[in-house]
Amino acid sequence: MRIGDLSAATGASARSLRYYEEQGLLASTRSGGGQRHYPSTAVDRVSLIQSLLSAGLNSAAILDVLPCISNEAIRTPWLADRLTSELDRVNKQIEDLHRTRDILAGLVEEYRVDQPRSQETAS
Amino acid sequence: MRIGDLSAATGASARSLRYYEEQGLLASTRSGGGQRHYPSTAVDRVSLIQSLLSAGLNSAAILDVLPCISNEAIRTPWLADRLTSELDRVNKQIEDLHRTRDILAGLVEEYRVDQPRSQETAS
DNA sequence: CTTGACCCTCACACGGATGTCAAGTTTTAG
DNA sequence: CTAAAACTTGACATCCGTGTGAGGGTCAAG
Repeated sequence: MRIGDLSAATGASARSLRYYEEQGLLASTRSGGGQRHYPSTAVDRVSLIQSLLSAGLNSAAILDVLPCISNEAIRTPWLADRLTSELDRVNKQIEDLHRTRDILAGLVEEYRVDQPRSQETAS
Repeated sequence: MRIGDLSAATGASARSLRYYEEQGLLASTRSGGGQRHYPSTAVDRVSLIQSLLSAGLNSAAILDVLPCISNEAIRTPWLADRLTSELDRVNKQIEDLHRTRDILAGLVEEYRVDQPRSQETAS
């Protein structure tokens, strides 16, 4: 598939896909004219990148972590520590987010008591 | 308390506190010489701002939402929708983060099987 | 009054993923 | 063959909370 197809399949802009490649996160082969071609597995790869990005890992961190998915050989103890520390970070982030959610939920609830126009936006 | 005290109490830099004020999120009175003074309630206020910021609300969104905490009068139906939509966003973010955490946790686990040097970094 | 800690207001810089524009090339449909 | 659609590289712009530095003012203690 070409970059437009991958973009459509993942929701990532072509710009972002080129950026991922530039950062070493995503590989592509080139056609004779220089256009990128991706295997269908690239869709999952991009999804994974997007997940990690939205979890607050930057591209360098992802680069550290991603290879261990595809390449068992490079699993160093250092990498385990890296993974664990990222995991801790994400866990903490989830905790924080839970607290914030409770704040917001409390406000919504409090509001609904005053003006009962239920919208049923259940969690 | 002065800005240095509030900074120490909240962990937010003085720069950030001034920024919050500039964005209308945080009020202060000024001494004769122009220095900021805060009531002790400002500590909670700043904590709240920090929570919302880290939940991905930008200062404009917080400005929309924060007043309803201190001022009951301005609770419009529009505000309820705003709150609900931010809540939905945060909930979705939590979901995504859970998935990402599982990915990372899976990697850590997978790794530990191969190289059993337990570090006991429990979640 | 003097000194040192603290504070003031600009104003510029950054990080990092993404948007966007320009000028040129490749691919595909007709 | 030709025109349109899709792609290429390169460069600059944007967002936005925060860092940082300059140049100067304030405040409390000695």
